[in-house]
Amino acid sequence: MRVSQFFISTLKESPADAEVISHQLMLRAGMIRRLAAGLYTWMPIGLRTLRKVENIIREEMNRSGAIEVLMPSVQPSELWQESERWDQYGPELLRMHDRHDREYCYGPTHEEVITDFVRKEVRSYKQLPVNFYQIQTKFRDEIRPRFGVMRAREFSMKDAYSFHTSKECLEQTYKIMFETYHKIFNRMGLEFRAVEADTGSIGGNASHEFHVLADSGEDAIAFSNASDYAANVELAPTFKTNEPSNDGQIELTKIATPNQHSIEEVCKFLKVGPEQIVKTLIVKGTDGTLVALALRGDHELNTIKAQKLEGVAEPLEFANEQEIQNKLTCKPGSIGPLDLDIPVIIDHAAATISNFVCGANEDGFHYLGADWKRDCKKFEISSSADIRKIVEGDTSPDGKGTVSIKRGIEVGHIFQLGEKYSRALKANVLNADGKDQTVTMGCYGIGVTRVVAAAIEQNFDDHGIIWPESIAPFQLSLIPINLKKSASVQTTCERLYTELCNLGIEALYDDRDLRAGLMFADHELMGIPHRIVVGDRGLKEGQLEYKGRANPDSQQIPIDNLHEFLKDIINI
RNA sequence: CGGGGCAUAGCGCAGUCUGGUAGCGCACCUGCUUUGGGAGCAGGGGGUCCGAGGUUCGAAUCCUCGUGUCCCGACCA
Repeated sequence: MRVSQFFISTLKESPADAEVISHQLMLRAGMIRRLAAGLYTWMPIGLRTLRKVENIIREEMNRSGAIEVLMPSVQPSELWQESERWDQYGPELLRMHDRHDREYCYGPTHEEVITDFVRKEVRSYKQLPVNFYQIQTKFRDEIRPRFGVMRAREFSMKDAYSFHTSKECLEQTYKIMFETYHKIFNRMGLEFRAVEADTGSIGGNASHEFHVLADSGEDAIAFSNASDYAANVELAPTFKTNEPSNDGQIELTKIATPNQHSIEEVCKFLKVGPEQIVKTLIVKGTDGTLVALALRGDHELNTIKAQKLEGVAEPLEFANEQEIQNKLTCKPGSIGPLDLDIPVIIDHAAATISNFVCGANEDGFHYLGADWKRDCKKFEISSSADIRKIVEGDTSPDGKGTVSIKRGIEVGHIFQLGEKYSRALKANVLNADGKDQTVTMGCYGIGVTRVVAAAIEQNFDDHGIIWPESIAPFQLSLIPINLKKSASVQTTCERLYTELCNLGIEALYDDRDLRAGLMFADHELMGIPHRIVVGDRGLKEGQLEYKGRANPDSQQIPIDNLHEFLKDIINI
């Protein structure tokens, strides 16, 4: 492509509201422009990368045996009424009316439509299993769209839905998708992890999220340094480690701690570490009761785990100061698990410490030297629970190695759905016995536009984007120095450009006749992996200059060796 | 949803407090010089100062009501 016949539009400064690096660089490199909140135009350079991502996904999906379809983005409300999601989905679902006042929504996902399609088209178990997919625009009316295309309202997604007559068959396809996703993200050159995910109310243990690892990720991932284990921090379980030591050597003492409320303040005041403190959080229980949750001072409550406990309200809600004062003998800041008049749930880790500090249930007082067995009447070691977030250095939940925590960007999610939609929409087939049978479903998504942003979050430097080869908008930049002044530069570039095209290399030939620095800056910002510079200086010696985007050093290449040289570094 | 900030040229911003000719840098156009890492000089184009009311001789500036946009927000015992 000649730049003069293309459209590139780079910015020196990034717009003030772009806070993450991928958003800034996508704007500066001229990949996207914002139209309105969460709505973006893909410009030519950006679209080339988006198409490459799509094509990798499409090729691998096809190879896995999935079959491409394309469903409407606008969907009738009736289907959503049938699945009961019309009422459940809430304001994230963009709803609209047509001229006859019929209700529609702009599809945030396509389970209803595909299930409707299958119930109409698939009659027999002999047609199963089948896995349909599409690459299509979705709309989710996010409360707070941000980070550019990372969390936009309109976005492109690859969604696949598989149909089966048995759980075993579903598991088989699930496994194939699991492997296919590995192939897809590996081909894109991304560092990622398959992460065990929440299966919600549907049950089963079969759901994985695929996360690209990047510091700006919104999710924290806990993974083992010794195995493939990886899970969202929200879900990674923690276990009872050892029995509480019951030395009881230190006497229980009540000590005045005036105006010391937070863990930090109490630590400083009493000169103890936060791991020697038991903090007590008061949350709402069922039927308007209160429940106390006891944790080590340096641990954080995991709300998802806590709200699943019996007697705790779901969703989890903290008691406010008024409610605490009505039921307890003190204000927040001095609450402790000993002698509390409400149910106390103790975290595994908190239950194994002794001689700890905790609130004395009297304003401005804490206990020193507390011991569970001796001082807490309600304490039973067997009753401790898993209510904290896993932390770096914990034993891996699979027992192998210890836990590290990194941030990740969720780019894919695979899920064994079961019969949730097929039952609601009555998607049945005749089985071998000639009887109606509800089909079992799996679904598999990849956020196509988000992948582009995630790839940038993982691959950039001070000069701009550094695209992995397979998703770069162009493979190679051809940069002339003094194009219009030097006849030999011009004829050489024209010849090289033709040759590169004939070799099937996607070259971006910068024939704008700009200053060298401008062109270098533009092409580096756009992240093009390879660069050939043609100037009089080198041509006199029969040399071209080559530089790889990720490599700081350039090298001279004899012009006659260019083909051989490129064959080694680019997959032609 | 609650709280806060912002809204002036395509982008980044000043001007608003204290009302009186709408500015700067980048980008864009013209000319000359320059030409291996975001050039220099000269000239030029481009504005619904978010919108609607109000106060005033006069409003980007003050007041009221909207709209848009961005950020923050339950770990506190």
